[in-house]
Amino acid sequence: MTSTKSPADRPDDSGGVKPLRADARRNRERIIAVAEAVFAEKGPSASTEEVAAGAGVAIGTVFKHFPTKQALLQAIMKGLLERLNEQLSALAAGDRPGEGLFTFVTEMVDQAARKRTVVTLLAETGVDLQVAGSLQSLREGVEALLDRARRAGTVREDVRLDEVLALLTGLCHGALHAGWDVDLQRRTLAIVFEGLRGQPDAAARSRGSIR
Amino acid sequence: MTSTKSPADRPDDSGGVKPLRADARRNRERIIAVAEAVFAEKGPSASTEEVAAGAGVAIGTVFKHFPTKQALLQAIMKGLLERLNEQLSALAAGDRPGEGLFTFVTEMVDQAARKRTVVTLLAETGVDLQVAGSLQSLREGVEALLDRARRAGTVREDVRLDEVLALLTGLCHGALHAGWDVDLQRRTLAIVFEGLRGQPDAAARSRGSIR
DNA sequence: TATGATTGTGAGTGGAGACTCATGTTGTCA
DNA sequence: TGACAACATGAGTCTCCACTCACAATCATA
Repeated sequence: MTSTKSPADRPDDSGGVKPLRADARRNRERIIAVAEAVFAEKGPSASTEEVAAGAGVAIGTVFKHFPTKQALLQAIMKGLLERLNEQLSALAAGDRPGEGLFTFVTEMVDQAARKRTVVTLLAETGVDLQVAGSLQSLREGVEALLDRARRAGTVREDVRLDEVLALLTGLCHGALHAGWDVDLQRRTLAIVFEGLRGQPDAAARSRGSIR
Repeated sequence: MTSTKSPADRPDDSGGVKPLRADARRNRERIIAVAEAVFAEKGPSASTEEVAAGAGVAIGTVFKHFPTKQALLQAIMKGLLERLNEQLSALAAGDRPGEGLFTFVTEMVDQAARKRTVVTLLAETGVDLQVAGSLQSLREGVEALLDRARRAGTVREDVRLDEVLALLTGLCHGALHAGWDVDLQRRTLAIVFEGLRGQPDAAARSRGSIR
């Protein structure tokens, strides 16, 4: 807790590190943008050289900005998670809160079917502290949507958060690996949503009906 | 169970190729067994050397039996698919046909959570002609179970085969990558099964006059 | 503009892993 | 039991890829 309070200690608002030179900043952004596209298409096994080539820089430049391939992947994850969190907030504040959860799941599965990154995000890449915070936010965002959905009666009251997250990850993985088309996505999700909704008369199905 | 008359007349019992020398047959079986365990634990990225070491043979021996790592993987897939198909037949012939589909899905998801091979089988490894036949059988087996389940009223009538297969792959992937424990598996599957069932008043209860 | 610090460059290094092949070993059958 | 084909061996080749570093280019500041 022994921290100085001098304003000179916080040179910037971007997180506590030195400001980048103009060209460096430009390259960094270019690399992230290209990497996002490349990894989205080919998955995390795509080579760093391909990213460098796409960004029009030498491979050394990529490693100057991101000391490790893993670091690059996590930078992308972070951006992706932030965007997802914004989406969640918007849905939570929307005018149809009961449907927000379904909308979000639908959207994520659709993205997963097209971008490997989304799925990677949820499982394959190691999660370190950089990403952990955003992931926690995502969890909380889904929880908020779930709460609203339960309160609105769109989702059964006994559905738990970890079940929803499990379904979300499973559906995303399935959509990606098996290459579901939009129609199949829609129909499959409809079944799952039906399960989440349960019958209109919620009281009847409280417990005991499993198996 | 078609028995041949002369042992000398059957050059092989494995599908139409040359008979193996005793030691070769022994090694081949050993390799498959070890590979199954290794790939189940570490996924298809485990090295061929590890398999060789586990089987107590040199790496050249592995490549003598399976010219390619891919070939080895597919040999395993084939065995796995055959076992799954047997399981399907048993369930289809069982005394609770309506529940057979649910039992099968539950079983597969449980295996997926413990063995990477099952999931690989469904997506990651390339499928060639060797495996394609068994995969088709699997598909048909699930279809048979689905038919029975629909007829028994355990599954809604408008549920299609590709939807069930999509759910199956998604759940398996999810269970593997996110490492669901048995409890979470059960609860998550319960939601999906609920979705497959639809409203209970629609069909089952062994009462007539279903709308 | 001059100067130094920051950044970019890309051939090079090291390691991992699939696959080969010349040589040694073993099962099988006459 | 001898002889040979079938089989096993494992060091070596080849390719790919993450990551490094000595040096060159470029930006920011006086």
